[in-house]
Amino acid sequence: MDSALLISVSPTSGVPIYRQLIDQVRSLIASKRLQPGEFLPSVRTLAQRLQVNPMTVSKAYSLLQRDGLVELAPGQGMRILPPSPVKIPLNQRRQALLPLLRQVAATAYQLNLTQQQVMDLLAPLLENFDRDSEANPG
Amino acid sequence: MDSALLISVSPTSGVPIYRQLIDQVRSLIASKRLQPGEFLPSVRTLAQRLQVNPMTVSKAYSLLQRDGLVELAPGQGMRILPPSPVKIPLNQRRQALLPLLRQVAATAYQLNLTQQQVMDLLAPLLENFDRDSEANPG
DNA sequence: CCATGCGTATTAGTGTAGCAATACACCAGG
DNA sequence: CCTGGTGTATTGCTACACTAATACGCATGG
Repeated sequence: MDSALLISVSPTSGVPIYRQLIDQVRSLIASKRLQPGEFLPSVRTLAQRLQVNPMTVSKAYSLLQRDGLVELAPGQGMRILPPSPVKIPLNQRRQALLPLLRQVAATAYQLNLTQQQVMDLLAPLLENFDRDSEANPG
Repeated sequence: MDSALLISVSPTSGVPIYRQLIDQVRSLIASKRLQPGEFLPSVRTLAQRLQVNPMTVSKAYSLLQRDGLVELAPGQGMRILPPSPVKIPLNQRRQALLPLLRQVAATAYQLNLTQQQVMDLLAPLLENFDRDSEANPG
């Protein structure tokens, strides 16, 4: 499959290109549309397809590598890694998510969305993961 | 009450000061610790207390005003506004929240947090609002 | 009126984020 | 070896984010 086709950028969005790339790859991985072992499109391929500078793509890839989402397979490209075993205590992981959730709460309040509406919106996005339980999807 | 005491900044956090201020005020309003009709601490007061430049505080206040969270009461200060009547259709409001929720999902996945864990974390943050059950479709 | 409190327009300085052009190091496969 | 594929270190440039110092307009209330 050509994962390059799953990625797009909007140069006018205000969000830096390299960050758009990162966010999309992260999201693709979280939603399992990119699976461990697969390769990201090559820097040059993606750069040409999106009409951006290769170094911009490279920057995005490097940061994904730094964050442990992909590894560099020399001469081959960037390979998706399986989710890390997570050595961090649960509480600390929760803390890490909290600022983002606060932002969600403030924004939801401003948009006058009810708790239920937010939950209903978030649930499908979280649906696929829960990899601890071997139970499974539909 | 002195709402200035509820606000703090970390100059070393990497997050711009004016943005820290905005986020905190938004959060304080969403959690009802700052209520409509109350005043934000004056620009100079807050600036001195936090040891930052008054213009930095003013910038934060102006943006909050632009976003309709506070209004300027000339000669008195910045007054907290009640949540706007929301003229935007429900679906559009949902769309506005979606990118943020995607980010939550990707991060949660990376942290290996289960759907339930995320929900449990988010629920208390959303708890207070649901201010009126306008059984009103978009 | 004047004193004192509001917020801010203006201007300017500093840093750096973001992107790009180049050349380079490395590896797989023939 | 060579060829064509990988990612990237280096350098430089530009735009803008961020903060700050100053002076100003305006409202309140004695």
